[in-house]
Amino acid sequence: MTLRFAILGLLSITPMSGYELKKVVDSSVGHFWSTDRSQIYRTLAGLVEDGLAERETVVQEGRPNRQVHHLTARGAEALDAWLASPLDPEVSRKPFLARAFFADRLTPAEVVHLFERRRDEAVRTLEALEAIEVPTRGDLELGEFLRLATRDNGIAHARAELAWADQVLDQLRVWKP
Amino acid sequence: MTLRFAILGLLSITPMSGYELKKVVDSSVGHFWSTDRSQIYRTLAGLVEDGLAERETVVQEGRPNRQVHHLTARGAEALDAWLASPLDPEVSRKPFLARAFFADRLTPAEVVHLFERRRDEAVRTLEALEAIEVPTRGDLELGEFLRLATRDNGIAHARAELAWADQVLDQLRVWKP
DNA sequence: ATCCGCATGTAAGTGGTTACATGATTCG
DNA sequence: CGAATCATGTAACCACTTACATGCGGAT
Repeated sequence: MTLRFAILGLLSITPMSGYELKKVVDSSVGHFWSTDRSQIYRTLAGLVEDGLAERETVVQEGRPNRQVHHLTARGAEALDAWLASPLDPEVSRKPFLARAFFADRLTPAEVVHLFERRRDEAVRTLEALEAIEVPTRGDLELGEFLRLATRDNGIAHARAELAWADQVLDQLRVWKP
Repeated sequence: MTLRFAILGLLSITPMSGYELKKVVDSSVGHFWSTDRSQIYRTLAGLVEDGLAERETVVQEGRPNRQVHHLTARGAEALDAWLASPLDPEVSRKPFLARAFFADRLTPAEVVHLFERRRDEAVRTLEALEAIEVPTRGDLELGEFLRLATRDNGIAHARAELAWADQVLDQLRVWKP
């Protein structure tokens, strides 16, 4: 469901082809939503079928034609309705915690190694987010501010994860039962 | 994939029926993994088919018989192999951030309301996690410590989300472009 | 020569959700 | 008397992933 609206949102900024959408998704909303080409093509087909988007073939020479999609009035309405709709409680699944939960079956050294790998992943995530270019703060448009805020959210959670992993590791290293 | 191993993990502690598993999943790993009965029954059938678990019918009077499942030796091996296997990078989808990203299409008041709802959700999540009964710290077994740590992880992220929402709200309320 | 980028899609499978079906017992 | 609990499952659907298929043009 969300991908549908993420695509509507991106098309509301600029009309695009599926191929371009894939790249824009990766670079703009990539840190909180991922997808692949086949899903984008399918979703675009659904949007056209439901009258929320229209496609226009842009003929090109030497390379395949582009199917450029743009929002219809109904598409923009659907997007706005979604933005204002109730928030359904998010149940996020965390595969790592499932491992941690049963990790006492491993040797203590393996448990430490497990959390070290988690720590490393958190560091990489943090670095990737901090590497994103951002406009200078202060005097932003609302849209820019909100987009920056989604990045800040990722950073906040990556830092929380890192601090948690470090704390667990500290306690594990002094372990003696 | 993870549900399969979460069930193996729980069965490694006590043999159980699907019905009991549903309740145990909700109360033990519920804060980082959710599922429903039909999925549990399907997964159990798969585990039996693959020789990782065995079922035994426990006849009862006045109520339906229980299909109690217990791990096989191969099931325990599969569980341990999974625990030690490489961590595949987690790509978590965050529907709320998708909304926030396009929320400048709303009125400023609606944007504030959106983040207020998010804030409230974070508070509820935090309260639910803090309400979980925990053994007194210090002098824990490794397993208890790790289970406690998964709860701490949830608390850390709920606090991060709350702090983030508060910070965004502070900035939105002083907004004047 | 070989790979990468451009550009489109189909097919098959997995993991998860929702709805349906059944039927006895116990609690308010 | 109705609702909740015990206990099992099937069927259909949705979101997402992985693999496959095609073909031109430009860079290494």
